[in-house]
Amino acid sequence: MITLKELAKQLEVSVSTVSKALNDSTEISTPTVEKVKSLAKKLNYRPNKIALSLKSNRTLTIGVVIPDILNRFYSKVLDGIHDAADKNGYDVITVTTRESITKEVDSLQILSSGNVDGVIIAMSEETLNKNDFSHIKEFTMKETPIVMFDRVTDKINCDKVIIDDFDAIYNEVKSLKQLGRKKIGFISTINDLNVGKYRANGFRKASYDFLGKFDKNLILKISKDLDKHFKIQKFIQKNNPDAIISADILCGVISINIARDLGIKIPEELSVVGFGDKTISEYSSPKLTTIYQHGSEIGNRSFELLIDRMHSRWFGLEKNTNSFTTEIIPTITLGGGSK
Amino acid sequence: MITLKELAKQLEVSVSTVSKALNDSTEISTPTVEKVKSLAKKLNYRPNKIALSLKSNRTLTIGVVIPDILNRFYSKVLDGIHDAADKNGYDVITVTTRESITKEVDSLQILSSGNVDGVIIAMSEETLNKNDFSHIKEFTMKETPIVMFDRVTDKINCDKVIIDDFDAIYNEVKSLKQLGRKKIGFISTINDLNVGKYRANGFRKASYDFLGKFDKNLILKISKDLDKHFKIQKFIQKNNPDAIISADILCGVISINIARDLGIKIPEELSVVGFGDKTISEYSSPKLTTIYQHGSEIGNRSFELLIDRMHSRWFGLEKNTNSFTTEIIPTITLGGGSK
DNA sequence: CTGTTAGCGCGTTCAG
DNA sequence: CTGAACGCGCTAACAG
Repeated sequence: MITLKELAKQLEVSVSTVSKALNDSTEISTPTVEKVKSLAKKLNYRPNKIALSLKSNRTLTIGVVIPDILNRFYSKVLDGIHDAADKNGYDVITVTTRESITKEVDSLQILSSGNVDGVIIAMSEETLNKNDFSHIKEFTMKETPIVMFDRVTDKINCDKVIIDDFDAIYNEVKSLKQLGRKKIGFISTINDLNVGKYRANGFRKASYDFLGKFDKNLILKISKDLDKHFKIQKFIQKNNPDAIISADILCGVISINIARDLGIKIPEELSVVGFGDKTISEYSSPKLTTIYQHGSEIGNRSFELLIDRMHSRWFGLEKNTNSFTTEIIPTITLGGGSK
Repeated sequence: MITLKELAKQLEVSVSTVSKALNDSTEISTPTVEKVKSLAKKLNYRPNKIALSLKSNRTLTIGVVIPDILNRFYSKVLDGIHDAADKNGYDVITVTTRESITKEVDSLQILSSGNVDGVIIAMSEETLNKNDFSHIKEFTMKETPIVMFDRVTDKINCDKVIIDDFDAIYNEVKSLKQLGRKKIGFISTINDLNVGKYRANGFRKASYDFLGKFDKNLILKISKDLDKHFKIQKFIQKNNPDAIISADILCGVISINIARDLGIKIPEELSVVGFGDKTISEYSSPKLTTIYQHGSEIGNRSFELLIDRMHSRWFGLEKNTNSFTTEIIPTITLGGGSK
């Protein structure tokens, strides 16, 4: 690693002269500046980020804590965060919790040792289930700003970015009604999480509002381990719905496949819509109509909220420290032929 | 941020006493140690990682450079890296290049400023196509070790981890032959990359060895933009193959869907096998038989090779600096009903 | 047993 | 115009 000291030695000037020259200080004569810069370039000098950080108390690095990097939604958000961070000259340290509260606590510890300027987090399922946010609260007491997305709680005061889960499904039911659908089923896999609850609530409310009644038999709750294929088949045969909304994308695709096997025409006899991702919707034929969550936009906005906090802290604009934003990112329905 | 200085002030001892006490130095009396530790705990003291890094010249952080975080394969590898890094107390800074050589150059610049102890990289498509590895070569000249995976070149001397692409497809053809298949088609989407070439070569060699001849019409090359659905359908109708191997998973799934639409029975009349991922194979019915690339294992091994280099550097074991390992991770075929 | 000093790499006073 | 001195937070060599 080539340092200021090294440059100074070779040029036989002092370290501070080199430093000033590289920073275009008016104190240094033009010839000296050029000499310094040329050697710096030749030796490919890069200022040591660590030393800079120690001095400035800013690392230009943020931390991201997510439950699972393999989950398509989270990797999309992560991608969006990377995008925004990159544009603003920030590095990103990612930590995954694998839905474990213990790992989440550890992760926040790691990010509490001064190596990041801010944190973006989606809490683990276990954290949400246990309703134990002490580690997060503790973290918010420190000077490092934090932004939460998707997996969120009212118990913590900070900026948040969430999806409009309730409205998304509510509007979808409305839209299906307009297509003439009368018996709409809802398949949910993520029962314990708020996200799942919001969606279920949206479905119930919409059922009352648009179909005049709510039949709880039309909600199929599937735990992750069970044989989805079998349960979905039974569900379709028993209830004979003319539309299905799936809270995740896999069950949406499976529904299409099953319906085809049962000789049900899609979309003529059955509309299928799923929450999820455009890319993955290609995996069925006809392609699944998807309620698209703007993952990358959620990432973008999260970073923007975070950088606002960080800057206001450093530059003293003190963005009202006690008032926080909760940003709601709308979903959008992308046609895929199955609706 | 609570510092040693702060603790020292409150306890009215010197900074170095506090430091030694927290590090269980025998130089410090037990009562003092306890006093210090108890206050440290109470105030939730965390040693400043940045300062530690500056002193030790080790950041306990590695950098990962990948083309695309949304690519399932790379996110799997990334997950494996995280796993191994986490176990060894390392943080991970990820940078994506989006297949651009410019961004790759930038990424390596970023990681050259002393913020990481080592780098794991899969080069961008553009880098491979342009055959320009100067930025990588330059990087290897520095003291930071680098490990390459998947997207690899002979031009650079460093540890590497790759998939056994040639063998994977070679053995797959052999296995299909044993099932009685005689007309095996190959669908490739990634023509420009070595990976794709290795697979194509393996296919050709196997065709000669096991089927007695190689018919180049049985290779379908699809560029990313075109309508895959249409081209695959024509390919199947024209050639009437009894087996299809797809170099990516999406085309595998699409093939299954098309065959079903054409009234071709799977797997009775047509076997379909695709390179890819277990999870995604669920998206078709019958589930796609997949040639599984051990993404997480590739990540694991990459990290292990890297940590070896880093340790040998610091602890002077000097793992023969001029001899590098190329590790080949075998694939495995997972049955899914389509073969 | 405890404190003082020095130095990791850098930018920023303040003197010359 | 240039250099010496200081401090960010920490550890380690050296005094006491």
